[in-house]
Amino acid sequence: MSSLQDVANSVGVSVATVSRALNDKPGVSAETRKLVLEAARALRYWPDATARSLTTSQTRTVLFVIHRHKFPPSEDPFYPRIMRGLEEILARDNYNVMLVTLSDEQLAAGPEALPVLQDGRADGLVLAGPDIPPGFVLRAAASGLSVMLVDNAMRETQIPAVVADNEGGCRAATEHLIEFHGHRVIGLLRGAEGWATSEERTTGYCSAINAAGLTPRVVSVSETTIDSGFEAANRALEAHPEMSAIVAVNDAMAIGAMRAAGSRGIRVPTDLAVVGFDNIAWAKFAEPPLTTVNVPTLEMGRLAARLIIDRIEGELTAASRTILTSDLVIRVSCGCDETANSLD
Amino acid sequence: MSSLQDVANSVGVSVATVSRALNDKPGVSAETRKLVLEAARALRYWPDATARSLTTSQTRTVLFVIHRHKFPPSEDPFYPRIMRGLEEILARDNYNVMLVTLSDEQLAAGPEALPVLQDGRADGLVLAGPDIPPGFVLRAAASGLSVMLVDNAMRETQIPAVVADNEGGCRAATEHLIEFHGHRVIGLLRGAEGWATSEERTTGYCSAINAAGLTPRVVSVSETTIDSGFEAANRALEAHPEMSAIVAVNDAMAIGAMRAAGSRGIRVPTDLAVVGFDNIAWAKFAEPPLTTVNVPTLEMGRLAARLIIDRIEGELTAASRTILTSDLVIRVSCGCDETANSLD
DNA sequence: AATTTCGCCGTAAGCGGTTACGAAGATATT
DNA sequence: AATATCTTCGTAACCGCTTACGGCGAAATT
Repeated sequence: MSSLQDVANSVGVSVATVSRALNDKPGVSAETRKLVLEAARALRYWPDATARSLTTSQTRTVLFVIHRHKFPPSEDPFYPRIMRGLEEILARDNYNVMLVTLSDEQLAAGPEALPVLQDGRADGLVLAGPDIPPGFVLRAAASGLSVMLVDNAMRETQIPAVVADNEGGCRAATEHLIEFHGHRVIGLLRGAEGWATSEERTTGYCSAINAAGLTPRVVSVSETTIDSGFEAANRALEAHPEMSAIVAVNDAMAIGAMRAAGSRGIRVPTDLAVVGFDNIAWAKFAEPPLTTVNVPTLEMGRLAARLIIDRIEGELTAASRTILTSDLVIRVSCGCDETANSLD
Repeated sequence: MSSLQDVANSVGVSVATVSRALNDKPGVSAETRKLVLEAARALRYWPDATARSLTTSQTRTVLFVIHRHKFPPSEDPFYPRIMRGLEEILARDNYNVMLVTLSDEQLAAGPEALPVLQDGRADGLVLAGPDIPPGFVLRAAASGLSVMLVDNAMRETQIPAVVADNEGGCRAATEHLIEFHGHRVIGLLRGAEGWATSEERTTGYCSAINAAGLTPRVVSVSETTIDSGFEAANRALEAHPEMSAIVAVNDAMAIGAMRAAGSRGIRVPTDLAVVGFDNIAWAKFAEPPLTTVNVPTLEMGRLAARLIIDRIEGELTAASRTILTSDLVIRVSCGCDETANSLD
């Protein structure tokens, strides 16, 4: 409503003085500073973000960019949680976050075709999820904006990223099955090749299996849904009837695997242990509650926020890849002695 | 990168002409318009959003405002889906959406204390969820921004809103139990008084019960979680052992009710029918799959987008309350003859 | 007492657009 | 042929803020 000019008039000084006083810049006496502060408060003055941006050429907003189909309609609030963590920390430093969801065509066309990435609306970009094409990332980074990757490795590049420890998490889960429960034939249900997350989790599984001197039993499917988990588990159990445990690269597939076991009269966890990955919200409500690897989504968002702020403000220029540890959440489905009807 | 001036220099005309040409304003010949367009494309010119906002005093961004604890950490992507629908439509019209999550204290303090609502960063506000205090809404609307409510009725005011048909949905669910399945003793598990959504759903339940000449059996609890559904169902089943069906005001409570039934040796749906509300993502993965009332979250967001654009652009000034129909999603838990192991 | 120093503050330019106004040339009117 | 009208375009003001620069009076220095 009221502008710098109004405050200046009210106090009887120039706009320059008011600006200095409000921004704690030197060159204004303690007395006039007090008067300005009072007048600003009395007039309910708020500096106009647009005008300020125009002169300072920084907008204090960052874009949260994600594939359109990966935002909620993926049935799970994985990315929304990341965004929430992001917003939480950004807000502390008076930054704002915009949601930008992109279609396949837009991702293919690249950042140059997107007004919102070109019109100076933002200081930085947080690119979330493995669906962002490498070319998109590179060209976005070349455009002058600060960029950060979340849940997207791009190992070969210099773009800073924060990811979950997919390899370590899956290794830990597999080791738990081997060392704590003594399983010897453990299957892995994995997704399509080329999906980095799936690759990394597979690596973790294999490293645990090999370290124990066991044989990897891997079934690949093109998707990672409940249905494909159902199918993959059926294939695995038919090929290796002696299989006593299954690791799935995500919770949806793990739930599908448990359904498959049920339909074959195989009891979980008595006859078959199952562990998933992601700790999606309804993993703990599954029948039986699913042992899984937790991915600290909120923390990923928070960390990304800190890192991109540092980059925007030029305090951090070195590239970095931050790996957050993913820890095992032990529930009934892997054979631990909790009751299937527990409520937590 | 390049500015209006650069394009003007390149063509040999003034910035005014370039601006006119680019914005399809009259007063520029077809020939120069073509030259300008070519130069702009060659120079990769994009109008600076900040500078444009400063003169036009419209930012083409709307704020999606929500209680911090209601964004994903509520275990379910209800609001993220609304936001996604919102973004989808806004993006079509070159609007952007910012996420603003607010703490209890911020909601209590009101919009005046929030820089992001005061510094001219946005043209409009979409206030989502029933946790926004009426005073906050009113003062926000008085501040000159266009505001829209989503999933928040505020019947008594003139603020436009889009909500789900809570009453009709719950009435339909109850009627289904009465008319299709012939239940005569039907309990309702509801949340705390004062929560409008819960009230409306209760009203729908009562109207169906009364129309059929039955007696309402209502149990209130302060929260609407799985745990409180567990507790409420136990109370209901103890008070009325002859109860053959339960309606819960949301899916979490319905799942809790099914757990309670299980723990008392009551089989669902054979001995007890259960229906929920919201159609949260894992309702269909519950044991047994839960009959529930679907809330069209994506559509709510899309509609809110259309309406707030119209208001921002002054094409729509009348207040309105849009009620989206919530339709019944019939699954096993209410006694229909589908197999508990179906995968869809 | 004249000069330097310094703190405080105003003037004005500039950020990158939009747009009212007026000028000039081309075309139409009488 | 002189005037009126229209089209096309440039000049300049403005949006609200930040900041380099310079001015001025008071305090410090000689």
